[in-house]
Amino acid sequence: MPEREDGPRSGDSPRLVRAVARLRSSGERITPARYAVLRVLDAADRSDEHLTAEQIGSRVAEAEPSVHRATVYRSLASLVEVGVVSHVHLGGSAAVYHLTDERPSPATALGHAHVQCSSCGRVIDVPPDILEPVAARLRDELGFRLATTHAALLGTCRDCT
Amino acid sequence: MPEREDGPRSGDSPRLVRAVARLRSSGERITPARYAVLRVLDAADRSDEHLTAEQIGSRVAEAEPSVHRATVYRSLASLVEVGVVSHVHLGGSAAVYHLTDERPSPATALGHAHVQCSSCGRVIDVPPDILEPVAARLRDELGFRLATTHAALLGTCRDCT
DNA sequence: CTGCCTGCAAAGGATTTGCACTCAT
DNA sequence: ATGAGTGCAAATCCTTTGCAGGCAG
Repeated sequence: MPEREDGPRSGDSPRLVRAVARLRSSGERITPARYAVLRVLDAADRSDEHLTAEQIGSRVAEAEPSVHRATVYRSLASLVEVGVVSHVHLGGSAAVYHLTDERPSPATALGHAHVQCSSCGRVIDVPPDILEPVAARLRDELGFRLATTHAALLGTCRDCT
Repeated sequence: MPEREDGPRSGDSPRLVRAVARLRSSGERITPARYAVLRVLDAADRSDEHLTAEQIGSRVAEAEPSVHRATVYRSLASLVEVGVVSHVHLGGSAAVYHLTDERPSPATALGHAHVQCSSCGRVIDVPPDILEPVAARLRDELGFRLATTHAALLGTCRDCT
């Protein structure tokens, strides 16, 4: 017998459960739409996918057909604001979303960075510390605090060279 | 007596003249629209401005009112393709354009990089070598060739801290 | 209950495209 | 003359918003 799809499920990953808890403790409401969005993002993370709002919308629609596209955008906005979800602006085209990295070590405070191949469009995760030297210089020379997570660097990936 | 606005002018900067020459030698045609776009970009560069396509369009309209918005986009696309103009994708919002940096020393091959304040929107130019360590790591570890010029890094500028 | 969230539809900004025409070469 | 470039309008893509009703708390 299948489980209901609009509430907690036994298959929910610890990370998902934590995300929901964090959302709740931020005073945000747990709705079927938001649950579905989080579940989609959690599943995507396991396969290292980076989904656009539209892709998230269509996957959400599989589980919760009644959820409107606009609601997905609004849900994502709320989730981002709370910090449960991060979004990355890709060059020119749509933004992609994923669950915010949780820090095993609370030392460095940032999630992973992204690079995108302008040829094939693929998004590649890179360790956050790769931008550390850049962040340091910007801080020292310009007083600029770099958000290493927020934008994708563009270039050409190995396969497209 | 004013000079005509649809052809070379005595006030045209050497850099503009070179850009036009390069455009011509690429087999592209020199039209009033393209001339006007280049002139706007040249003027903007002198004041360290980064213009969006729309801003370029309205400035072009002052000199050449008959030039259509769509033509500005198409002109910019051609200019970018030829390499005379570079465009930078800013976080989420519109792309900005500027004349491609010319290299005094042909050693390093890249123009300047950009960072943008997500609070006030300001775009700051930074020396291209700031991304060199990042480019090196991406190349070595992923075979990814970084286009240091193409995307803006996001963060918070000193004034908005 | 109360108001945060939602569904719907419609607007919005940025950019692109189909088509016929025009002008740089 | 000939096709690269253009003007125009309409389409596209991604996202946001106004409003009335609905469900989480």
